[in-house]
Amino acid sequence: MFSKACEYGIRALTIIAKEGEKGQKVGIKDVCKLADTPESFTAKILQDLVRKGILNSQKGPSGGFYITKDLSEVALYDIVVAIDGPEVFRKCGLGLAECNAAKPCALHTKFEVVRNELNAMCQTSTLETLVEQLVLDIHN
Amino acid sequence: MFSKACEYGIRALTIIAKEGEKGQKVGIKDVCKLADTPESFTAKILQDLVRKGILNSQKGPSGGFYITKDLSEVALYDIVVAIDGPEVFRKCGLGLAECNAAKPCALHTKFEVVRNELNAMCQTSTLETLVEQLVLDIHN
DNA sequence: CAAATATAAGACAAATTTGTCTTTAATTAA
DNA sequence: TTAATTAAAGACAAATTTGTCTTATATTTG
Ligand code: FES
Ligand code: FES
Repeated sequence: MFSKACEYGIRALTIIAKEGEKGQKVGIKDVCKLADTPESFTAKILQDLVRKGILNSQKGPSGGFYITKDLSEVALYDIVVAIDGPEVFRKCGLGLAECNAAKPCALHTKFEVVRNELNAMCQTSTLETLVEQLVLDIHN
Repeated sequence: MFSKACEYGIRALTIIAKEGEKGQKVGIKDVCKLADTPESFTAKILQDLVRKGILNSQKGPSGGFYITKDLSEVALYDIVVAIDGPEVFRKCGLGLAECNAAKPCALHTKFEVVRNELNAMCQTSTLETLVEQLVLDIHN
């Protein structure tokens, strides 16, 4: 569904968002410890997301990663597109060059339903809702 | 969503099923021409599916691939599991070691909806319905 | 300013997926 | 029975994804 890079990115961002609510920047080591993701690989992903404006970083002592945007404004959709690109939301389920109703594959009608659900999940989830879920889960 | 191998396998099987309804075995070259898949790679995938009992093959002149099962009995689900394994129907959307409601990831509730739709699509699609769609599409 | 700390960047490496090619084995038909 | 045909098997290769490591750069704090 999502690439490993995307899974790690989402988990790392959720951790950064959660810690950020306490007003703290989070160093890459802490992020990866809490998100349980490989450190160097995750660092590379986060650097890319910084370049793309999804989150911010600061070098030096007491530096780390943090998010200035309103968490409710960062949709999961944006994160996925930033890391994996928009293809997952558009491409044909059977790998045809393009997905369109004019020249559909044998699975098109049913696949569109699945893809629409995926899209809805990503549009309606934000860093805010993800952090909420994390916190809820911990309290169970 | 599915691997390339899986996409090719589904498309090849659909072609073989469709041609098979005319009572014909289909050689690997024709399969790949009609399905627009790479020949050697597709051959390998089909050989694996033969070993797993999804379809049949015959060597020698006038040989090729064919399906003895009732097309309505071959669910897309079985094909996907044969090629990609059952993980896609079970695994956590954020890549946690296991997906369960007891220790859910931040996306669990919403992701289950998507995965259930995917599952439903694969359970309710069969080689019969796929061939039907192909034929319908051609006649439009 | 100097030393310590933390991200940035990019080369490098491993693993997996995707794809090709050659040789072998089976089957058919003349 | 022989030649032609076709799938089977497996070695090999390319591309992509995943992951590590080293060096550079920026920032803070004393
Ligand atoms: S054409 Fe295949 S999903 Fe639309
Ligand atoms: S735990 Fe992540 S989807 Fe269920």
